[in-house]
Amino acid sequence: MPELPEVEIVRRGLESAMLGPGRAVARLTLNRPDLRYPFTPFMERALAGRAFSAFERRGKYIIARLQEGGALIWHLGMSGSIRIYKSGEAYSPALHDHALFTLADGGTVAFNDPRRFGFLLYYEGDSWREAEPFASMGPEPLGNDFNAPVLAARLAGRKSPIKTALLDQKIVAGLGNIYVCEALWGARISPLRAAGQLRESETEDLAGQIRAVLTRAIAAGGSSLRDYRHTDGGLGCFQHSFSVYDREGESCPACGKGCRIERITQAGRSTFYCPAVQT
DNA sequence: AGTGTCGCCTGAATGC
DNA sequence: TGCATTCAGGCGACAC
Repeated sequence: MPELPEVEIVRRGLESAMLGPGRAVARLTLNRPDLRYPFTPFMERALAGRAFSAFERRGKYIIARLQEGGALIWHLGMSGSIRIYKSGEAYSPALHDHALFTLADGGTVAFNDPRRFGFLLYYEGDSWREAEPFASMGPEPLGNDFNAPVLAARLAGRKSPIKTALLDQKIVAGLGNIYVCEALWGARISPLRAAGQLRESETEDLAGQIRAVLTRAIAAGGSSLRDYRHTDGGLGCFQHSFSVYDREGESCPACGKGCRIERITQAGRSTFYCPAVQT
């Protein structure tokens, strides 16, 4: 489910609920042995009594760093969501709540994931940095080390369609199906073009559109299609601003000529685009 | 090495 | 109404 903007919103929610005095983990409860991967052995013991020092994000991953070292690597998969019950607010168990953090202040943080494609792992020290996928992950699109020349260099020689290349987290981190479709539409580039064959001006435009769409989506609280929720249960709004995603058959916002948004399949995933303006 | 296909899971929407 | 099929925001194992 969640792509970079949604994960960023969740990260901020965790930061405001789990950081600070009195917010140490009183107990971690795991309601099953695994999600996509088995939970790290003895993770409950490793977390008990520990306090967080920072909540960072890398691509679609949340890195919850602990005081005195160590980090939780948290991924929401396709259907994961995190619900925060503040101190004094009663936790109400939901189907598919797999991991529960009970905080010293009485609050509860529940990790819910119906499809169980998400995961939660504990790494000692800074060892997660050398582990995959972080070791070979592409640049943060909203960071200082992402720009047109960097994008061009990473796409150089790639024969795969630009749509598929942008979904590759080794090229750019954090993009998923929604925001790739939206960014390509913004740059008026066909998803079918060979990734390594874009003109310099197109790469420039694309890098800018990637940053722009992600920034706007974060400002709108992310996109809520089915499972995604804010940590207070609220919905994102950016789904109302999609130009092409999930709009097959509708008219393209850039087309005065009554052209229609089409859906095609690339690498097994739906791509939405306007053949008239994306060339 | 780079690229495409498939499977992992549940649940919602659609088709018959 | 009920059952089968299809599809979904991600990722990685595998085959070529």
